Amino acid sequence: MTRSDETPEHRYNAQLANEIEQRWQNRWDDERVFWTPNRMGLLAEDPRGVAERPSMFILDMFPYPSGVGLHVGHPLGFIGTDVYARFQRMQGFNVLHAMGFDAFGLPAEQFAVQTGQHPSVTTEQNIATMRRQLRALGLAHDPRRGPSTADESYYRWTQWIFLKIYNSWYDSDADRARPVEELVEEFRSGARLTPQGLPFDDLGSTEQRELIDSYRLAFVDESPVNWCPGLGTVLANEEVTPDGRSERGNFPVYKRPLKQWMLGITAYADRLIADLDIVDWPDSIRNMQRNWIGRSTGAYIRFPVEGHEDLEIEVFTTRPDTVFGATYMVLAPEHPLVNEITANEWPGDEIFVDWESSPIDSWKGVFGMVGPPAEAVHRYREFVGGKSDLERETEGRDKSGVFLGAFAINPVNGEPIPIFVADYVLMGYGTGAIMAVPGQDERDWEFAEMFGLPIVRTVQPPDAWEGEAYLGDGPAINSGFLDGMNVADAKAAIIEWLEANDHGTAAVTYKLHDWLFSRQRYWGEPFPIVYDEHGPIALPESMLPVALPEMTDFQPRTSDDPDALPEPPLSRASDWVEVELDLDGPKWAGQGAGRQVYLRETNTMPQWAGSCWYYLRYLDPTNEDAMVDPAVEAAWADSKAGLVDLYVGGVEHGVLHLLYARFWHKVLYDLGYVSTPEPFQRLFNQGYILAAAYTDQRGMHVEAEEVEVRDGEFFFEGQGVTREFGKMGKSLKNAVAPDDIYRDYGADTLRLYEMFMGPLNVSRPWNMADIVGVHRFLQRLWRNLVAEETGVAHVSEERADDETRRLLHRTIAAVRADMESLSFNTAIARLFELNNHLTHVVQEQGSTPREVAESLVLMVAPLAPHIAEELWERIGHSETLAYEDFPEPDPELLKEDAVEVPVQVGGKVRSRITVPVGADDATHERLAREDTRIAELLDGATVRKTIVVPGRLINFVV
RNA sequence: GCGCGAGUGGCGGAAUUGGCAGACGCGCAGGAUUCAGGUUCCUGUGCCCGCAAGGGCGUGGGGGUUCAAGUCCCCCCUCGCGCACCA
Repeated sequence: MTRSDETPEHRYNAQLANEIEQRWQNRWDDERVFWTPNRMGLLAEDPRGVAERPSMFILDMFPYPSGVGLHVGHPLGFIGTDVYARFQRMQGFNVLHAMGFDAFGLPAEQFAVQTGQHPSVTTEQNIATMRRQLRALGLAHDPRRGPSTADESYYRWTQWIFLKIYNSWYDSDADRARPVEELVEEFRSGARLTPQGLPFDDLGSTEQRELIDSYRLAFVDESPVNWCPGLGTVLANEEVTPDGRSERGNFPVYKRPLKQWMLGITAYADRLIADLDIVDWPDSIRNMQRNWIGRSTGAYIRFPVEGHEDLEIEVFTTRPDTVFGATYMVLAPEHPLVNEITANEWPGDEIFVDWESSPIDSWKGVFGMVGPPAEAVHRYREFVGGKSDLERETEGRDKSGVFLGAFAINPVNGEPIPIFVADYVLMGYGTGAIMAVPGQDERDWEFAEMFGLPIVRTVQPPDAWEGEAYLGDGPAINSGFLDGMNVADAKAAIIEWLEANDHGTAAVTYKLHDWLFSRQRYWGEPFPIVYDEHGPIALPESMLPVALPEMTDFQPRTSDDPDALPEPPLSRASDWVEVELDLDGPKWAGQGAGRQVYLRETNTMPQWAGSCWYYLRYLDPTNEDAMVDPAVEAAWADSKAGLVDLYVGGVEHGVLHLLYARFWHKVLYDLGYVSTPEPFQRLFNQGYILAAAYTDQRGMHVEAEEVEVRDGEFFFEGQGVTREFGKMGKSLKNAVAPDDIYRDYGADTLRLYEMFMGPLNVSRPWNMADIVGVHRFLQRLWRNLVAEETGVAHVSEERADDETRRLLHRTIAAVRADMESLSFNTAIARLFELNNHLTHVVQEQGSTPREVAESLVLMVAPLAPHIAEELWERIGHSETLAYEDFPEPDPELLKEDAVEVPVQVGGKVRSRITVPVGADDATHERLAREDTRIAELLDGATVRKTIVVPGRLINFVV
């Protein structure tokens, strides 16, 4: 006898689940159930009449089309948004939910290189595979709205947005971006003066071009960039790890001055910080963004260099009030002034006798660097440049540096102060030079101690404060006219003095730098830019798209040699690079030169370009005349601060993608193409699915699937291995394929399990053994509504008993609240309780009352939509339940007549009594005292106090 | 070092404003069905003492506020994440 002979024919098992799931997925497609109508424009067809409902835009961070397929960790967020979207649709919203693909970029290109196929081929294949895998989950997406960023019909609009950015400048008076035409107009009218003081039209066309180009929000700049020969491309700061390697591939990254495209994101720094207050985002992400932008306020101060009439060192400080305590200066090793300032020979000691500090000879000796200053500097630079990452970590923050033999003059008191180079000052922040104030700065204190430099406190520390810098507030001391002022007043006073005496100015600096926007890769958006002998020229919109040329040799030239130079693959497409055009337009834009040969830009845009605006294209994906119809955008935006109602994705995009997308959105907002100042109103970070991973004695990961457990020990091929938990994936060899789960349980079980494991924003370990729990729930749900022997529904038209109805309506109220707050795990627990109760009802009555059956099915529908649709049909409905109203609780049935209340004596629960709802304190106390057990305990005791919380608790304090 | 988050049964996890700690699921134990195993169903299950009634202990550790603390305050420990010489 085999199992299947004994199992009832219509039991809900994997086989039946698979049948049901395929049938409903097909039906949803055939009937276009999840085609979301726009209120106007191209996608306005609205057979269900839902376009005028309130709108809700629910968005996932779209995936890149990976070649290895999905594992069960990937769709966690996708399932979460699908449950939420289905719930909101049933609450009467017109819900937009779709899924596109982030198809350009390194992962796709590297996959193509590995497989030896063209990325356009592999990308298309991978997208098809992923669409198939995602479809099997039953996600209710509008299939028309999922573009791939590598489609020509998509990236022509990425190029279009680039042109809009290129053709804009930031008007800091109006605090917004404006078209460059308006800038030209200001120059022409004289409202704005040209730097040369001449009328704009008297300038030569090259001068006009250079002037306007210097204002643009997209510009070519030669500056130190992150050059990664191992990838053959330059990278944005955000793509480089703190230890100087590429985030992708972990290759070393070198700073090299190279001509590259930059986007002027720093112009938006203050708005990017300020508008974090108008969105509903996790604090952690908002802090990460604030940190990354790194705004500090303070002042620039200029220090004259002794013996160089023409030279000044400019520093940035957040504590200008401490300038009287600046006893030395430090330049970053790469600072351009180092060579000019370094003295020819070491000075004598005599000028330092007043300071009673260590003699100059000892400074020279700290790092054993003898010989003339220039040699010491040279050797120090070698020492710093040769530090490996490992050394940097093990050495930690030990200070090092050398004296330049030169002195600056402290502008507030005329004191000569020695100048050092040291690697604790970074070229990339502020001006790359500092005034060192050891009395008020820990790092400077440490350096001063090491070199025996004088320490002057300029803020009075608290009593008994000794041996370290004091960073707190207090009255200024040793600071001339500032003495007695607190820090804030002293700052204001010294800035005023510095500005009046031309020694400095108030200033704000940022850690954020402009965004390096070009890559030397093939698989990306070409720039809509050509060059003549003077520089870049934007192509007119009519020439879009600039199609990526077909190339067989698309591979980047990578190298181990740090001195190798970047070589964009597109530069090898010579037929494409050279192009004859007649560009119509103004001379100041480089246009209007007649028909001639130009050279195309051969860099491509970074991966982030396509993902900066994809959510906008979801709104109007087939529009060929506009990125998005403004009326359509406004309808979905619906006067919120952020367009997207809910955006779900991983924390790893907390800075990069989310910052870049906000920046582009703000430019588009300034130029009037979108109606909200922010793209994403509510952001939610989903956790990860973790899984056991195993390492062998060599520390290598082994296939988790093949590990055996014996007596709590783990073995792989007979060898002992150790277990740890980590993010599920290829690298830890602990991935679980969704197909295996479909095969054994079905997609509804997988969905339900992933939602039941824990709160959506928390990472949780995958445990195969737990899955049966949710599968049993679906099985019981099925059995409660359908006879397993016949497959026929057993639903009665009789009214449910009072207890069942009360439970039903309590469940409805709780599930609604949980769904709203994305607490799917507790919503599911509530449904379990109701279903368990129903099991008893069915056992007694042989059927389920319809009112309970229908409500339960509708509540299950967002979570396990296939089985819900099937049950909905079997209990007598012909239409999909996707647009049915989510059940509403009856307030009358939420009320209880009486509640059980714990009675405490001395804070310990000793009994429970039943109290009518709404009873007063006295009644509570009387009923409690009537309880035999309580009466016993209170007999002979003195009740010092009685606490009554009506309906909650009674406590006799003895 | 700084910032953010977390620490609750054997496991995943529940617990509006401080008000019955451990919902729900897994696992485990006992029972029904079964020749048997598996499936399905029922009952029990924080730990300790006790036949039981009952009692004691219990939310990383220590202290405090309170009639009452997982929740609030102070100190400490561990783990995860982010930033990291940012002037």
